[in-house]
Amino acid sequence: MALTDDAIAKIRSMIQSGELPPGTRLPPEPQLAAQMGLSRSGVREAVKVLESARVLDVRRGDGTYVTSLAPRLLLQGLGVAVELLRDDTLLEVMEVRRMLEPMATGLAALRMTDADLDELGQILQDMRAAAGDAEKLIQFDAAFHHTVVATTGNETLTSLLDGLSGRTLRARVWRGLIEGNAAHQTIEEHHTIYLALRARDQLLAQASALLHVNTSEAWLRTVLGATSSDR
Amino acid sequence: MALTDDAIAKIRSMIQSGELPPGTRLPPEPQLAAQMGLSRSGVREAVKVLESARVLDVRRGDGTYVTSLAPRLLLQGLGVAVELLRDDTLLEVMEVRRMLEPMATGLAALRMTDADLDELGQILQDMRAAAGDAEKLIQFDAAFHHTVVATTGNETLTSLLDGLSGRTLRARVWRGLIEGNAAHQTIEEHHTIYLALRARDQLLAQASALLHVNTSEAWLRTVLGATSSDR
DNA sequence: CGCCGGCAAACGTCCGATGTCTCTATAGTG
DNA sequence: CACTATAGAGACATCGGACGTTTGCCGGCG
Repeated sequence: MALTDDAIAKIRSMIQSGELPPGTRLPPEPQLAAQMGLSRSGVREAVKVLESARVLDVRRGDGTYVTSLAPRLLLQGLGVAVELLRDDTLLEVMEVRRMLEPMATGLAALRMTDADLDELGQILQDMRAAAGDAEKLIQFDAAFHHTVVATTGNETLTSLLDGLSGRTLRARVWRGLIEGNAAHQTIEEHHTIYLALRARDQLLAQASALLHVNTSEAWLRTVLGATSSDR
Repeated sequence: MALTDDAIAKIRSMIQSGELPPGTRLPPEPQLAAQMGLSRSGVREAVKVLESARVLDVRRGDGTYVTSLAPRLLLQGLGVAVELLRDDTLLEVMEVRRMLEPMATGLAALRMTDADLDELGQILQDMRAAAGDAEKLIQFDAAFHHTVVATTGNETLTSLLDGLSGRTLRARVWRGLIEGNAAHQTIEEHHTIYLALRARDQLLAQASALLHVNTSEAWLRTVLGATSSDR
């Protein structure tokens, strides 16, 4: 189990050391294989792993390149990881969001531009119009929070929170919200956050975001409780 | 580029759907290949990717099994991702830690047991004894923060913060601290956090953790500034 | 009852061949 | 001269088979 993993480590360390800066093209697979002392098969496995981590970008017929290594890419894996977490750990994820999202929203209140606010207002309007359509609600909900956090200008923070709010997790919460006739109330929570942001009120934005996450957590608890008692 | 990626998606979705619960043994590679309609090579690449994500556990001579899917495993990849981030995004990571770590430390103040406090005290003592030895300081520093956050009982939170405080990042900060003769002061910051935790004072713990992260960030800025002006 | 050796199963690695896609340079055309 | 179509080379995608190594298990032996 050493050869392929060694290759992974070697390539990774070459990138980390700056020997292979973003955008660099790697040698062809056969040459890379010779260079690292293993067969082409092993190299392919190593490259595939790094490709799945968005560290390498393999272009068929062309070559293999080092990606930009932007946080948006490297932290993308967090999302798929969260999707695989078991139900009983989803509450842990919620607890993290409970800490992070209010802080991020508060920070956004300080950094948000008028254009950002207009975009948010539009999303809010879309959300209201989509009431009843679970699929769209989930989509606009994701867009709303993503937009808010993105205005902090911190791509790492944005990617992290995006990953923590995985699609499945979000879908479950909304399922609970809709079945519990709480969708309308939740949409209004977004409005409250919007108002706080528009007022550039950091503390208010923070508080309203916390309330919102808390609502989500409560409904997630309901959904999880219901499914576990189904057995 | 479809076959292997399809296989990855298939296996992942089988796990997510509960069809392959933690601990399950997958069919042998040749059989899995037939089942998914591709060669053994492709299956191996897919399995390797999921193994690197700590989703599968491949035991040579035995078989391939689904891991426990614990957050500690699945979120491990965050660490290697952070290690690959470019210098200019490390400040973004610090900003996230600035939000998350104080909250986590504050929470720890509420949940910490006497045994946890004793362990922390021991680490603090070790840290003081190691003054001057950068390697040990880094190690005890990591142990200190890990222990604090671990007492929250939130494994997801712990894994996340562990990943965000990658070894390389920590090493750089301590390099700055030592060269700037600020190591002693930083050790005392740990003591301050410890006292707040011992007093079960959430707000004080939160504040002292924020100060501490801020110090780290300042020294990271120094280190980054120095290296970039080296050119 | 416990230890030990051998067998079978499964993963690790390698090799060679063929398919398919991209990019590029080149020849041809208007 | 500029543009376009095309052929070729280069590179990844996939396959099939072979052989080595490790592990787990089971039966035999002391």
